[in-house]
Amino acid sequence: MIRVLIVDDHEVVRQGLRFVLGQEDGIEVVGECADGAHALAAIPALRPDVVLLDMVMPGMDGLAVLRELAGGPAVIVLASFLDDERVIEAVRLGALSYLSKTSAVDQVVEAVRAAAVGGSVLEAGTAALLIERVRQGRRRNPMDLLTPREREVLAELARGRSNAEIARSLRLGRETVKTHVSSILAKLGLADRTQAAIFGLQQGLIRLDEALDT
Amino acid sequence: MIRVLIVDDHEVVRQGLRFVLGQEDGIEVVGECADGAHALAAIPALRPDVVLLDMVMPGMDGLAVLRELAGGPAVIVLASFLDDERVIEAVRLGALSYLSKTSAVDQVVEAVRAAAVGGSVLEAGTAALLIERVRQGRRRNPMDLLTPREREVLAELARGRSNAEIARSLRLGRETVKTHVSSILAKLGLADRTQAAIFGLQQGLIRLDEALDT
DNA sequence: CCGGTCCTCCCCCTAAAGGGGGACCATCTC
DNA sequence: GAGATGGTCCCCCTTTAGGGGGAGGACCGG
Repeated sequence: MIRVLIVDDHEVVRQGLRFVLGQEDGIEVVGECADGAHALAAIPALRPDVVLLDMVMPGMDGLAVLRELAGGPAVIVLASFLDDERVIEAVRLGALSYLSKTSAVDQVVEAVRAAAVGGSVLEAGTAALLIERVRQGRRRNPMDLLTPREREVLAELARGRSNAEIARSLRLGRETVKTHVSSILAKLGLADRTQAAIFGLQQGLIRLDEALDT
Repeated sequence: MIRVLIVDDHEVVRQGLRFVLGQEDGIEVVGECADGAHALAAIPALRPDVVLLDMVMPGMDGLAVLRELAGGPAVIVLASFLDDERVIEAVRLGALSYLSKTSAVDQVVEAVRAAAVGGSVLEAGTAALLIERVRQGRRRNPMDLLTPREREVLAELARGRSNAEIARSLRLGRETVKTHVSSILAKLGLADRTQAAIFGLQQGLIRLDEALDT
């Protein structure tokens, strides 16, 4: 029996997956969770072989869970759409398959069976994306150029904050913030903080709808 | 029997809804469609009493379908998240209920039964949003405060352009651009051009993925 | 015709932002 | 132990942004 855990904040989706997988021989849904934190807490007890993991969830999102799960059960990532950066990142973090929610149910079942033995199933779109990346070789994504601290500052920029506000928020001198901002602009080849903010939003450091808050 | 049509591009979601509704007495799922165009084509033949309609779909989206459906079957809108503007618009276009996909399945069933007799079911979050709107009366959305020219400038800001670039792009003196930027900030209550850029992106003046281009 | 709004441009002024250095101190690596 | 990297902060300097005025012309509706 392949033990499967479903992690998704949409109850309808959970029901759908449970229904579909429940009809398959050799697959048993051992639990479902509505968010990442609960999933991490439940995994030791449930001992799933395969985790079906939604990327976008309130609180702890899929990538964060994936990071914690390193070396644990096989993970299949579910997402509503093909988010270029996240696909790469998810695969890099050890996800075996990346399915969009528009996938046929057959593909979900197939992915689960494959994941149980360490295999991958990729849709055409996802595969094309990965191949593109590999073909471009180490054309690393620009974010890799930034240090962790710089990424934090960039996220603050993406919220629309000034240097002084960032300094307060990160407990820094404003000169330090200026230093970080300058190197961010230099490394990314951007002209000013506004472009940096847009870039940060494009990279998903901050969701567009949560920028400008507070 | 309440005849229900499911319209959603995610097969897993369709399966989930079909499964859940299929277990209910007096409810019959008469069909499912993966996009809006197919739904409109299928409705005359299927004669559903209630349409469960996803908001975000490739091609024709939920709002467009809703517009065409005016006066037809009762419509319940499904969305992955609470999109303030769309909730209002959907309700304005005649949607009876607006459910987020995180809703409990009970609520979906309840909404279907209510819709069949012309009733509404609103989640707490959605209800609060609508009440807020009504309470504020005609509290127009902030964009209405801007003149057409100012909206053009705001769009340029959202692309990440400097005053000098905007001046060239719109054939203006850079002093004029400064004037416009200043009144944009004043009218919208924003601190600087970066916040204005983010606001413009949030308002959809420019798609996030086309900002920074060129 | 007159008040209003919009668009355009100008001046002065202050406060940010950004570039270019340099410096100190950790940590990690070779 | 020398070197590299990352984080923190400081200086000086120029450019940009943004606030606060003013002002002329176009256009519109009373």
